[in-house]
Amino acid sequence: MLETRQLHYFVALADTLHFGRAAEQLHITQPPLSRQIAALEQQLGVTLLARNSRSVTLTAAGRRLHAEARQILAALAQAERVTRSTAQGELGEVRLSFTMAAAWNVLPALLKTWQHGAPGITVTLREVTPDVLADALARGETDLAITFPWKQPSLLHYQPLFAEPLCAVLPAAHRLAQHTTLDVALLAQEPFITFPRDVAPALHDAVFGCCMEHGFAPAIQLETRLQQTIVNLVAEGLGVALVPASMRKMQLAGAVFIDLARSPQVEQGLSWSAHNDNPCLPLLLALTPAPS
Amino acid sequence: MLETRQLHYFVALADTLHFGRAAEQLHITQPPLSRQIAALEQQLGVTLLARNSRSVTLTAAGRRLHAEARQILAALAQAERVTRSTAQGELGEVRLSFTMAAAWNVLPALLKTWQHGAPGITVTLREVTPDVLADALARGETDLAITFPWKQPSLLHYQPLFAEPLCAVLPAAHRLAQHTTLDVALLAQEPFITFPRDVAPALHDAVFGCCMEHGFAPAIQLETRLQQTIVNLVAEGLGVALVPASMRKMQLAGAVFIDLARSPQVEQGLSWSAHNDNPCLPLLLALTPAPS
DNA sequence: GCTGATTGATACTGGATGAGCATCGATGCT
DNA sequence: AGCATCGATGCTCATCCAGTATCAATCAGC
Repeated sequence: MLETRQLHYFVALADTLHFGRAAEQLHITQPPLSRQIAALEQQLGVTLLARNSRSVTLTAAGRRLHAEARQILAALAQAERVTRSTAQGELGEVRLSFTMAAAWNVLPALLKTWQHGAPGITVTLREVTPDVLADALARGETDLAITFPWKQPSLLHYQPLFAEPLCAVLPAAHRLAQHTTLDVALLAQEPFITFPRDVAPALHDAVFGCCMEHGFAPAIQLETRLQQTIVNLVAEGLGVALVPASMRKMQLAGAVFIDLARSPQVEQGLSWSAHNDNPCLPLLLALTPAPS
Repeated sequence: MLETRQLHYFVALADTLHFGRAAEQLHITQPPLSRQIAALEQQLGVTLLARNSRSVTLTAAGRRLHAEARQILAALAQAERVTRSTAQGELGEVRLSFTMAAAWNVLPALLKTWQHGAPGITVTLREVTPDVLADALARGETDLAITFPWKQPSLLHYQPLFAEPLCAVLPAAHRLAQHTTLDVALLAQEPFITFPRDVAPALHDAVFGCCMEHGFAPAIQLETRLQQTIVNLVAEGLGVALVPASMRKMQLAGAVFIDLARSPQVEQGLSWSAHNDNPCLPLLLALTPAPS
């Protein structure tokens, strides 16, 4: 098999067509160059250079090998660069999972920041339902996820991204739908639409904590996993809900979003597995701005 | 710079993910493989494999290098093949020069034969006037030319391709134009259109020899270099001419081609320079059929 | 819980490889 | 004829690489 050294030597010689100068350029003396070229020719069984004892010329085969060898040397240098870049996380792929709710909000800005700060990283997006995020991270099926903070310690790391208040969603025909600001206490008797706590404990606790602070425990009429579905059910008149403020962007006929007079902030952030060794993660996390 | 050996070893290891089996596959023992991989990692400053003391896994950088290395090894093997092929003439380029007259005749069949017998050779065609053929060959501006045989010995080699008789060209209005076969002697008093002898001595001698055998020396009215021009001038009524029979294919209104009762054969063939070291030449010449 | 097997890493040694030095042979120029 | 240039060759020495023997760590099974 052709050796890198042989290609180097041959390319230098083919470039200069002069054994002495090529050797000098390679920081070796002339005899080893002569010998390496001779060995290369013998190995290939091909005369690469016509030595006229006063001038050196490439044969047809020599010209062909010259072109091939230059490409291979360039590919070698590139392989080295690319491998180093990959190890440093500047080059690679990151799989980001998120629920559709997050797409309304911080995702576009986040992707722009990453694209600008780490152009070599390809981000693969995957929309999922919130219940599978933790498993996907733990099993290595995804590298990053946009989630609420984790309530119980685990092997999942978390870095805050942004925080937003809750807002109320009411059916358009609801008696409170005309308010511009709402006191949560007014919803004490309303049927609530929520979601199972294990889907997003932090958000669930924020919603219930908000109600408790206003002196009531919400009457849960329906439970579903997706915030979008909650809003849809509200629009159908099946109840009311407290959802993250960014859900406003849904613009759904039949549902009205109303600011709360006093609301807790609900935080979301990036989660990743402690076992994930994707070298792009530190770079992306460092690029990610802290919550405002 | 990355060494071929390192790439080989690394690819085998990345394929098997097992030092022992990879070493066996490489026909070496395990310790040198461990060392080479360690050296590669140190040289790159990158961890390519995660050794879990019970399993070996590629890191992100390792996967990247694996892909790059496989491509490079394939390119190395290809470079070797291609260089050998080029040296043996199976791969390469040949420049073929010819006068337009030859294109009427043997060129298509010749190119088909070559294409079939040596598909790796690219033939570059160049149409020229006959006077520059010898110089172009001698100066290495072209590799092959379709020419008449050379009258004087030179550094140009020659291999016959085909032979054909002469035929007469007369203006359509000429008194002899209705003949289907012509005795050259009948043209003794006609004004002849020919070409300078140095353009194609063999053809010139054939034309003049033909006349002399029939007892006359042609009266040269006009001289021009191209056979096509000769036929054009005949069509204009400026004289008569003897041209290679394949010129019939010109199909020019105003000119009539008539077989000769008794004609010499004029031969054409492939010429090339003795100094031309294009390794494709022997192959193409061997493929070229002898004249029928 | 201990023993044996497996797996990768390390110390050491011998053979191969490659670079430098000196020199030769051939060619071209003065 | 003499000198300079250029690539090839003989020789020596340092380096590199593969093989042998061995170790440390881990896992399986009794």
